[in-house]
Amino acid sequence: MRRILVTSALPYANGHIHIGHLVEYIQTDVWVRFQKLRGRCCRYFCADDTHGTAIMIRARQEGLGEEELIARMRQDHVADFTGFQIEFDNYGSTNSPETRRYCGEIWSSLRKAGLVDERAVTQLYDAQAGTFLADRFVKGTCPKCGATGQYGDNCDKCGAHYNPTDLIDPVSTLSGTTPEIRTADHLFVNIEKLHPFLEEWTQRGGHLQSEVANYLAGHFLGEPLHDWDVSRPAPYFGFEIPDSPGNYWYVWFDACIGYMGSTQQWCDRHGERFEDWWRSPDTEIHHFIGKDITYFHTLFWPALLHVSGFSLPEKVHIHGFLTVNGEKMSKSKGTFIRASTYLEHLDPAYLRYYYASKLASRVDDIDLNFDEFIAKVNADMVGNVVNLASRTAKFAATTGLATSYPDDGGLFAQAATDGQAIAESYEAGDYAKAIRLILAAGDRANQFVEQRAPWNLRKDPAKVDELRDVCTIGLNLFRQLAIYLAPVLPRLAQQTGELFNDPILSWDQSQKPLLGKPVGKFAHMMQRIDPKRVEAMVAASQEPADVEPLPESVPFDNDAALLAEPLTETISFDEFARVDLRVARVIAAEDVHGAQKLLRLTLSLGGRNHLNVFAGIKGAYEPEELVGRLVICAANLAPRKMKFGVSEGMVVAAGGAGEIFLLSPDSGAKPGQRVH
RNA sequence: GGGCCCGUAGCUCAGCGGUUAGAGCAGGGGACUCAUAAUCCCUUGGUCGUAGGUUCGAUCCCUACCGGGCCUACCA
Repeated sequence: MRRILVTSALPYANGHIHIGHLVEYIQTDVWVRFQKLRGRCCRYFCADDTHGTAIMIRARQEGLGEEELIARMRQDHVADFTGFQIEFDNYGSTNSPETRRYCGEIWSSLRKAGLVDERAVTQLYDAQAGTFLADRFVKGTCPKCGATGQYGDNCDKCGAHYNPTDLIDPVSTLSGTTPEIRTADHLFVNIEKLHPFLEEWTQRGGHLQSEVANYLAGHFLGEPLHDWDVSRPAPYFGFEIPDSPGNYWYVWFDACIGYMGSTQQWCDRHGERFEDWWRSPDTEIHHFIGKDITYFHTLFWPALLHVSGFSLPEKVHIHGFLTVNGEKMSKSKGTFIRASTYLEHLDPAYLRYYYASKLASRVDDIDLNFDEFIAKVNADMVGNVVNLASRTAKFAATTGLATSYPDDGGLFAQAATDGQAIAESYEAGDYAKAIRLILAAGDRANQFVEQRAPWNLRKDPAKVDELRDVCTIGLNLFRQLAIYLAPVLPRLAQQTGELFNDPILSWDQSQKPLLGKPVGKFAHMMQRIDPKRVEAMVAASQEPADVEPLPESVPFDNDAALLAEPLTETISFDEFARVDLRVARVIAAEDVHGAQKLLRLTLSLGGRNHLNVFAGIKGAYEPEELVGRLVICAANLAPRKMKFGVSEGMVVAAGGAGEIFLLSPDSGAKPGQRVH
């Protein structure tokens, strides 16, 4: 009996599930449901990834214990998955005795194999927070280019890489204090010793998509693999390493092992043997992951499994990222949509279908374009597939299905044959192709109904048999589609089962027509998407419930000024470029007698190029304090004749009545330079 | 700097060493009225990123370039 063990990457307990995560869980769930529908012995395991510094910090911020934090987040995660009809056989946690047990087992294998080295690592340490600082918790000045506010590993500005200990003026983002440099012993896995094995495993046997294999060959395997630092000194939320007190396994060490912990929990509940799933040649292991964690799942994880004598993955299925309307998800644009927010507004079937229609077995990113999302679901699912039942079920309610299958010109047989290609596409992860084939069958079925026009047949009592036959065909063709779509749309399959009082449990049901059954009362199986619901969902996402606390060094500003004077309409770059802003030096300033708000300024653009400008800044600035300073002026304004003379430009300032702040360039700017 | 992937109709994508390169959506015209303004028929639309090369023949293979995306473990 072929057994299949499937996993999705473990979501981190530091955040909520969003529509980007769902690409993976939907992709995996479809595959698992497909396997189960085909009669395979397939089990789907996942868990929360709960360890690490980020969890410690967050727990501290929220005034919770780590255990409490992860317990809460787990509840939310499970609720989100349930809402999207993602059906795990077990959903565990890395913070479980089962996971700890397998960490220990694998660890001792690594020790026995002589792959563990120990050496000192120097890191920044936050004495106030009492913790070593990961790169992203340190900010400072780039040692190469002097840019400020850079993280501990590399510089945004010049791209330099460095150690956090090289940062100039480092500051801990946890406490705002200056970290000290401390040294601690870390444990390393000498993965280079497994280089030949990894070369072989990644490049042969079809375990990886070809582009991934190429990527690894070109990127990591062409030279010695670096040791993997798998320990963190206390305090750390995780498992203490049994033979190295005071040190904890790094979160990425136990993350993948969480797959095993979850499996063990399921085994315990069902009286199964763990060995049958992780140490048996009869079991295929399939991991579904995002491309961001390729490294861990295609090099370290196989290495750990190999050393410990566990089965290696048959295949690691790697997908790309989600973009929304062609861009990265954005909180300010409302496209960073949480699973729970989606569920408040829309049917999960829409997203399951849309993702399925986009997914192929490639690492490409997929885009959720809302216009396309609405059009696709409405046209394909409601207009094509569900419509088939909608337009025939009513006529068949009195007659039921015929007792022998009528001549349909080979439509049912063709769709039954197509089932092979559809199944192969699902199996290969090319859901987009499966969907194309299914929709093509739906098109043929709609054409058939159109030609035989049951709405005309029912007008003639003599044609009641023909009417029943046409509906029998139409409904059976629909049912085939529902079976093929069952992995993607479990609820549609269930509703279809109820319509005919014959539950859909197996792929094989698509190969034989259903006959002689009564047809239940038809109820809409899927509502069209109202674009307003999508808008509402985006609007609801625009105010992020997940407010990221800003580092203490950056003050929080309220939006009073923006509200007082809202943004004006968008302009093109060309329109902006028409305004010629220049650096200018104030070389003379005087009060304008008789004017309430005006000062008269003489601006120099360098050389003998002077502008005479009347500026409405009287009261905010004394004339004498302006002389000599640099300002920004709009230099190509048409001269304007005023009561007191001609003004040849404007000085740029922020604020309004009562508060005026002139803009000035940073030191070094020269009069006459254009502001771009 | 290096690597991987991609560039086919307005949009999303199939395809592929060999007749005249396809589908869905969008656009245009018509039909129907059973169905959730669904469905059906007809139709507009592409120098298959550019330039070379291999070949009897290239959208497909090779090379370079251009454009886009992603990755880059103290960089190779």
